[in-house]
Amino acid sequence: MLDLANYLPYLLNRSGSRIAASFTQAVREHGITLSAWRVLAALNHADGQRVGQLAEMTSIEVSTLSRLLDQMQARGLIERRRPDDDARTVTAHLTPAGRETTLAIIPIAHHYEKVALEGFSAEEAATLRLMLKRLYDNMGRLEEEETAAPLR
Amino acid sequence: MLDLANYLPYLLNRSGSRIAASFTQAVREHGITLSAWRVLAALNHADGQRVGQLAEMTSIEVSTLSRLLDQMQARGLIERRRPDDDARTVTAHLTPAGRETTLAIIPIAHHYEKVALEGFSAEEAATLRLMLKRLYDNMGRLEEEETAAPLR
DNA sequence: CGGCTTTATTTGTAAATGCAAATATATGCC
DNA sequence: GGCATATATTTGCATTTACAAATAAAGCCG
Repeated sequence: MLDLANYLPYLLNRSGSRIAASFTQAVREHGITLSAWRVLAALNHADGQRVGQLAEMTSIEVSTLSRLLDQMQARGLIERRRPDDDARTVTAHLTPAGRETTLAIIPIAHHYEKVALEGFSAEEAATLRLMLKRLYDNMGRLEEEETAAPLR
Repeated sequence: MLDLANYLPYLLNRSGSRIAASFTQAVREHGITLSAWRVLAALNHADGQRVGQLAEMTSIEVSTLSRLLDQMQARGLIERRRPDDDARTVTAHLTPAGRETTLAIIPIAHHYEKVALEGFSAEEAATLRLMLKRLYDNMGRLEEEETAAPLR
């Protein structure tokens, strides 16, 4: 039997979906989608990441990301560069406009995090963050095993 | 500034994405997508839910769900019924084949939950579940406010 | 009862997504 | 150096998704 009400992937998905939905609506008027925000946030954290790294950071599939970058580039939010040391790779960089948009959205981002954590003590919030990181690491180890042992 | 490495929506999304990705691959050979599994799990939890309820349960948008139900019905996993008491509504029900498929997948579901929680004590896991529920409730209250005060 | 508003689901349509194939460059080995 | 293999990104294409509009049935109130 499966106790759905306590099934972790279910709990994770539904809370993530609700935050995503509210945030998506909130940034809509800025003409930004949730995916685009993830890219902005990732580049704000570390500018000049390669497409593959960025895909990893944002949990966006590389081919989807490649096309999203096309749009963001067309809108002047980011630009692509081809590093000298490895011409296979492409790095993405925030433009001034991209940086400006990011800064405009950060307060909204903080707001939703605050709402999500309403009623949480600082310790509880810290515990939750740590647990989510552990969970992520656990699944990461699994992925490695799975790619190491190809499926047939 | 935004400290992405500790930004809750980011942590939530990335762990959810990893579980989703691994699980998706695992059930692929059963010819089931993650979304379809969510429907099966929701109906296994409570059969005969209306489309709207099911959308809420699965975090799948109603129109998307409507089409997903078409497919699942075509594949014989579920069937739709129109209740006597309210002919606007449609309820979804697992067929025997749907139930069978669900039972076949449940062990896989348990497996990934176990992997995700590796290294967690029972108390820690319980704490995490509770926190995710609180988070979900917090966002739910926000949604109510937002729909109560329509955005222009 | 008959119209008016609300609720529930489906359908139209454009955009986003994901897998697989194509392309381009780099690295290793003889 | 030249060829085979590996890595990084983009593109082709079919499917999924989401918003808005359409449809259908209730519920309400005169």
